[in-house]
Amino acid sequence: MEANQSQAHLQEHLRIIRRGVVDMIENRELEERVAESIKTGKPLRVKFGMDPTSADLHVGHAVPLRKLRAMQQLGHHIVLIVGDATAMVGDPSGRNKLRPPLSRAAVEENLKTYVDQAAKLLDLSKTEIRRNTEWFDQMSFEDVLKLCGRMTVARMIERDTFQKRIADNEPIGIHEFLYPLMQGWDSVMVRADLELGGTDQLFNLLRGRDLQREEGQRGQICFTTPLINGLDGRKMSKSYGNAITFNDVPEDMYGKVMSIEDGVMREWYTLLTDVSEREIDELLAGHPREAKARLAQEITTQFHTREAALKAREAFDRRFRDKEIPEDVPEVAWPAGASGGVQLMALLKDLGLCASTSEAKRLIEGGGVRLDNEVHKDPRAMIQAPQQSLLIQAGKRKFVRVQAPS
RNA sequence: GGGGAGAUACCGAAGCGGUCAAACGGGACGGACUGUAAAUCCGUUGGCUCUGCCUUCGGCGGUUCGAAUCCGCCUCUCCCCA
Repeated sequence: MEANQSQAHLQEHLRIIRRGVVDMIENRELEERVAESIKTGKPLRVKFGMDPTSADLHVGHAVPLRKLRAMQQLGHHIVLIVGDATAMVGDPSGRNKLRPPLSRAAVEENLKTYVDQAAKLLDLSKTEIRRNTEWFDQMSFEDVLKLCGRMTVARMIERDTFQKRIADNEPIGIHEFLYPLMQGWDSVMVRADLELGGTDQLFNLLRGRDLQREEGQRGQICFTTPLINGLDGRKMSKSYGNAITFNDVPEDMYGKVMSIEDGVMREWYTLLTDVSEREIDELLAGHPREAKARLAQEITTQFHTREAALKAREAFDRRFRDKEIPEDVPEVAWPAGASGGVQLMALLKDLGLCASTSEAKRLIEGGGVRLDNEVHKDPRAMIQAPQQSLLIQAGKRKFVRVQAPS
């Protein structure tokens, strides 16, 4: 009886851990160690590293973080490595350009916001947070050389990332070769049982496994989650401007999810929500718009509140489905002098709706500007200060209500 | 250390003395269609005191009436040889 129970328990653990996972090196070992952990009551040490190389986390980062939370809820121990040392090197994985080393100051800056953002998904009170400068700052040059001796150039440059750069005649910095070794060394230092990363991390994860073995430890189990594509289908990245970030306001977050391709819904449901497989099937069998709305709501709720997500949904429906004016149009003061008018294009720039007059001009000529719901196409039209107020719409998303000057 | 190739707008990539604010593709933005999906079509894509003017083609100088295009030096990258 008890044996059956723990067997069921094991299967449940494995199901949760494996959901959405791409690589699992090795599955057999996973089963063994999870079973062992359940039997002994000793939690597994699950390592995950985040490098503070930019200021904002996006939902792509949420995939592994959610996995960690799930494992945390199963009672396992999460070791979050804040890679302040590795961030200075910069992970070359998936990079087609040389990564210049980051300064310590820049890293510190990003670090501040990082942990706060991770806290939206992880229970930090149960998370062990370690900076890897803790050990890397202690290393002597000799230690570094010894570590370098653990890896050959041939093995390093057989990686796709480097092959591609070589083919494209892109530079590769020597320091970039150190990254996988550093990440691997982290595993040795925290005695990880498992390490999680994106699919682009497999090489780095496996270095940890190797190094641990060389150091007489059990090699960690390495598993990966998919990288999520951004809104335009390219890899999600803040620098592409195609990301949904943890800090997006509910309305943006909801709206951005609504604009993803139908084809990725299953993946997003699997990786970014807890909706069951069966329910996902049902949702996807129905109208795509409904399925997406639910998805948007699920995701928004995770980073904000249920109420905020509902409000976002209402606002979204009003604006885009019913094509009505949004509720919360910001009110601004008439920017020009009280007397006389302003050219429309200048007005848009003054109100901050466009970055430059030229941009405003283009937008106007392209038919993207409405005043009190009327399309205006003449950028030079003189606009007089309104008697009451004037509703300006620039593009699909930007609304502003200008108040009469007093 | 020697030899060769290259650096162009957000990205890729043409241009190789004037007609270049710079072809083309991608991306982005706007419009039509729609479910802020996909596909498709159209337009825009340096700035401004906007039918003209100003600043752009790695940096600094030079030649020329005139340079992204020619010359010199510098910086960076790649390749080959040692």
